[in-house]
Amino acid sequence: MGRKKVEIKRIENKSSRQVTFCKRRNGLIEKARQLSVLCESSVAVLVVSATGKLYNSSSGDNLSKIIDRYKIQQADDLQTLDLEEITRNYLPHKKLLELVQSNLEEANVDGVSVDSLNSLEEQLETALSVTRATKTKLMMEFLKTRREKEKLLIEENLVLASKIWKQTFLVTRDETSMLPEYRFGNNPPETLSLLK
Amino acid sequence: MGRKKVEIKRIENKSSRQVTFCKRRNGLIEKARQLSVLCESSVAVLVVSATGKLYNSSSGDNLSKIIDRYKIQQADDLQTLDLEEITRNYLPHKKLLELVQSNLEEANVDGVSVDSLNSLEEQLETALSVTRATKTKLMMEFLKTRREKEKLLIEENLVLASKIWKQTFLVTRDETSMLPEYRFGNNPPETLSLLK
DNA sequence: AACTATTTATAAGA
DNA sequence: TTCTTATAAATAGTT
Repeated sequence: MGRKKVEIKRIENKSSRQVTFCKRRNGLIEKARQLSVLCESSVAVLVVSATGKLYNSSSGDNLSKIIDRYKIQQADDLQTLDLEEITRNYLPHKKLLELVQSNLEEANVDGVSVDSLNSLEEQLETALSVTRATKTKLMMEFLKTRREKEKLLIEENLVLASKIWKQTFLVTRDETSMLPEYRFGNNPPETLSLLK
Repeated sequence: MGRKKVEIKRIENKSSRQVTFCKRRNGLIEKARQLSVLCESSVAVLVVSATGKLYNSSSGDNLSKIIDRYKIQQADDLQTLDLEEITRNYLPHKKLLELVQSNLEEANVDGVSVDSLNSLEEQLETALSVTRATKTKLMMEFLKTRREKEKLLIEENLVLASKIWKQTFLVTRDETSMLPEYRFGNNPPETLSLLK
């Protein structure tokens, strides 16, 4: 929609690419706003330029809330994936139970020896052990992804904490006092003549 | 761009709102794709319908990466906010240091009593305590936001874990075996006749 | 889900 | 950058 039809491929000329980026970015954000208003929905747009600069807009709900909604879907997807994994693992499990069942029936029909019952008991214990281990493995795999995300958050947290640490540092010019105070429950005395 | 000009306000007719939602949502996502390709940028669009259903698209980088870029900005903004807070708190701090300084000079000029030095020492200790407490408070406030986010993640995690717990449960039909196995390092035996 | 009359977005030029 | 304008593209209402 302009003087000429443009192919949708990278604009080679740098300055016209910049101009188009600005125009279309604004256009996109306006379209997002309109969609949100016309259809009472929440719309978020995030644009990262080639130079890494971020432009974002949100209408309806705020951006954080919309991103949270996205995270919930991610979690749901994860759960679905895991259900599939469980289903795949269910077939061998079923076979295992059938085998145990047939062994038990055999045991009931015959006059059976104590030895064969001991053997069955042993096999059942091993089967239980495998069941438990598989279950644990499934859960661990499921939790791994989430844990990695948490880990990222915590690492981010630590980096940020260290930054503010350094800043506080420069303000107070007191290096050694930092560590012992990084905890709750250290309240200052109620009165202080110097602060009057 | 249609048979009639439409005002940008909520479409009252439910079915035409639904149709417009679908059309414009697709249009928006296509526009996002074009911007991404034309200007080699990354664009994410998140749309939450009135019924809470999420539609998302991303071009250039994947959505998670774009959201991470957003989080980095958020962190930077938080840090900027905190710097301002520190700057605000710096003025009284400066005054405090000046007062301490003048007290020290006074002490050097006079023949001074042990009592006045004791008093100064006490005041300095109190000042140090306040400095530490303020520092701690600042850090705690800064970390609070991040911690709340982590808490949400962890809660989500627990809910999901309990769901899969129940699912695993139904597959194995073994309620009591769950708890002792919820840990690492329990490997199954290498051989198991029943699995052959 | 298509069609098409119009409106809207925007490419190129100033 | 900003404005102008010819034209392409999107879409509102219709079938």
